[in-house]
Amino acid sequence: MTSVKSDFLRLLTERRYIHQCTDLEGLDALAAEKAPFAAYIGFDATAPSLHVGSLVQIMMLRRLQQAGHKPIVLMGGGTTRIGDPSFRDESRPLLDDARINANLAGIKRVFSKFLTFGDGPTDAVMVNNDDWLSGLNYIAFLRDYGRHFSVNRMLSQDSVKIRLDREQNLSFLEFNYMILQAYDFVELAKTYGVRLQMGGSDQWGNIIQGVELGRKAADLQLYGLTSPLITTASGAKMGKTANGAVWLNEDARSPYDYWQFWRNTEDGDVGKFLRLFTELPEAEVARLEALQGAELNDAKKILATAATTLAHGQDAAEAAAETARKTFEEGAAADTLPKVAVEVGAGVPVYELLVKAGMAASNGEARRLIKGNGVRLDDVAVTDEFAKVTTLGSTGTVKLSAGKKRHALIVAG
RNA sequence: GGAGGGGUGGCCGAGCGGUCAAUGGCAGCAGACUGUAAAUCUGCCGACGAAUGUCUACGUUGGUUCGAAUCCAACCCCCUCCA
Repeated sequence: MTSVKSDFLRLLTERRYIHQCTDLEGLDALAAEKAPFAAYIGFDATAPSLHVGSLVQIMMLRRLQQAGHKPIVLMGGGTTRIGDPSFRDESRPLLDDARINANLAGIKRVFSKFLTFGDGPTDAVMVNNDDWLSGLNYIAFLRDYGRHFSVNRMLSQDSVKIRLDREQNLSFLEFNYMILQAYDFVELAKTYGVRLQMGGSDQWGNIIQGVELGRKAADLQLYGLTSPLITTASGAKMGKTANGAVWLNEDARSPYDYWQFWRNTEDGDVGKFLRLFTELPEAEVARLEALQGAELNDAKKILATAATTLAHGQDAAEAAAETARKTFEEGAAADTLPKVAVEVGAGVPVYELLVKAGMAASNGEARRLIKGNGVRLDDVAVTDEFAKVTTLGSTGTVKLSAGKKRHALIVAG
């Protein structure tokens, strides 16, 4: 990768956001011009919130805006009704329209945290591809655009290879996904002057189809840029934890849990995550990344607070950091921990508390957890699986812990 | 339409009339060691119950049998070959 001239690509390169680009020099020249250009990333509405798996993409749009260009957020209201088969070994159940619309509403909220929306030349804009896809005329579409797609070519895409190799059914419906995504790109190029589509590396094939369609059908010079798939140092896909996916919406995962997710980053990922998910200066990242042993924990805290600030705001991030500090470093029961209100009465079995606190899925699981020596009340191990809490003591609260990391406060209720 | 193969717990994958809540692996949870890390080792891993136990589960619905994930029938879905 030769040296790039534009602020945008220099930033993305330095921060390791780039996996592949259709034409790095051409894009660099475009980005180096004074006038802002528009770029987009599409997000399908498969869940009520986006999770950290989409965070690289969100950050790329943010970086684009910081570099003085215009981010377009494409909501996949239309394409979600098809379902992207890329790198999936089987089709997903189709979502109904009500579900999709509810998901869209949830997903939209996160973008306001990362981007500035408005009417200005570099303000972000949100559009929905259902607006132009749902009204397409089939025959006209096939004649105008369908003729530019080669089935031979599409069948050779890596993204559908898994499905074909495993002899899993790939329906014609799903097969059309890449065509519609390509059409989206051209549509956005025509109406918003979009020149670049970004996305995860799994979107490369779909993006190229769009770039080529632009050239063949509309004589447009379009660009594609993908980010690397983010895995942890030990090889796992990023973003899965005990509590499931790491959602970006506050109502799906609390800022405290979100902070904890980043705090528990593996050693080998600290530098990578600081670059991708925070805006600390490169020199500071290099310093933090070089810390050794237990000192790396300081870097992880900085990472956690910085990343949480972006998603949930500074106040929430600092509150989360403080809750964690009290809980883990002082061993105190920070009163900002999740609370479980109970009627103590004649005594409540500890296993019931665990279930109420969401630390166990069933009474049986809760009791096993106790038997396995994993439960503590105010830091005293519970040894009897049928132990009961009979009093909340003078403070009126008892700290309930499942393992070393999961804590809740029991309060009268 | 014809012939054949297949659908098992979150995933992969054994089982092929009783001893099967179902081997094994992965994932997950907990313990030990540590640094709220990784790796490693150990335990747990359907629900309910204090418990002998009860209930729900092997695509769906029926049947055979004292007894079925295992046999039979019909149906649904997937795959391969032929048309």
